[in-house]
Amino acid sequence: MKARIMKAFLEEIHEKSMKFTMDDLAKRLGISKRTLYENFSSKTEILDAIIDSTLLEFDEKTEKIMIDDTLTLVEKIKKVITVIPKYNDFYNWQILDQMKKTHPVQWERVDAAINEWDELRELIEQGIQEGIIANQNVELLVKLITDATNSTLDRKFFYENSITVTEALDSIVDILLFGFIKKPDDKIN
Amino acid sequence: MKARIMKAFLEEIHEKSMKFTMDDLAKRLGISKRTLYENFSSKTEILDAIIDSTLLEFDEKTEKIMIDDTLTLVEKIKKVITVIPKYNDFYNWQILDQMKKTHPVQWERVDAAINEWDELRELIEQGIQEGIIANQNVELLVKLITDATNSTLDRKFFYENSITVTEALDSIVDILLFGFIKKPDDKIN
DNA sequence: AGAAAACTAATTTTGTTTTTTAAGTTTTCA
DNA sequence: TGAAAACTTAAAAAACAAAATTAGTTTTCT
Repeated sequence: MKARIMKAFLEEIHEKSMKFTMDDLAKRLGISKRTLYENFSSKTEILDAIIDSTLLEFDEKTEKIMIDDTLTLVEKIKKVITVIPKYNDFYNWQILDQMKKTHPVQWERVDAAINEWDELRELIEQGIQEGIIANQNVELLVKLITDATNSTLDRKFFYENSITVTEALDSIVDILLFGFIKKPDDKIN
Repeated sequence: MKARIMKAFLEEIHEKSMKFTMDDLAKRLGISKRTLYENFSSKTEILDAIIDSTLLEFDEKTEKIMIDDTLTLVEKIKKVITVIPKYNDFYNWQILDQMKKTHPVQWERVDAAINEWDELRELIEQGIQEGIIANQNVELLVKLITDATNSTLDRKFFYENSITVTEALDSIVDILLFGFIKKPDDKIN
């Protein structure tokens, strides 16, 4: 039931962007508010549960990549950058902007998660030590990758250009890793 | 005199971020408000003049690169991305955010200039035709470059990490063009 | 002629009251 | 037992008024 509620919550967000009432939510679910409040004691609690769920999923997927010995460092970097959490509709500027005002505490959690990326920094530092990454400023490189990745939060652009987030991320990571200028000796991979 | 006023205007912005009075400005210049208003008929007019000046400079520098036949396409792309206008302190999120509220008309001009980049798109399209750029989505590539470039508007980051905007832009353009992963056969250029 | 100061009119800010909205609770009824 | 509707209350939004700021003008004085 909790999962059903969270799913409906996201559907409401998707349609009405954070501006929906608990009555709307109950109606969508075909349950009474009483039942709703038996599962979650507040609107904020549902939001927290959704954030927990997506961040946990993100961390788990990332961790799985980090400890996978069959992957090369470059493959790890590639995969870590392209991890997309399940409730991915949730992460876009319009909603985040609204959340900043209406639920600053949970916004801060999301914002921190989006902008701190320790595993990525770790991989980058390892890459520099191994000599496969030119010794640029680590902070700058991590910022560049983070910003480039977060540009997928601009859903308007992707909608207008009919690109999926997954496609875009794959392109972006490819450009960041190998550049958009072809070398004569580049191989197709 | 007009130039002196514009310079002082930028100094005020730099110190007090858009929240300064015309009295402040006159005092800084050591002139009377009367003289000030003999040169510019309003505060907004000064702001417009500054924006005109920086955008014109940007366009001129870009145009010069575009028509320079001694440059290769890759060199042109590199140079066009790293064009920085003179009054470059002016372009940072904090100020732009404030301008959005206090001078929405001029903010819109700046915002448009920052996000539309026809010359870059032109060069990219040429690059694809010449086969030196893998045929990614042009819109996406332009957006990626634009966003990466605009990340230098986050002056807080650069201040905290003691990087100059010029250095950062050089690094960023290098990564975008050739990637941050070293190839064994990479040459130093 | 131009700096300095005084002025005024408009805009912005601040504080207050009223109204509306919506979260969370309780009651009704099938 | 749980949906539906009615209720309460807190918080947000809207409306309004008062106060403070400040853009732009005029006057004074050197």
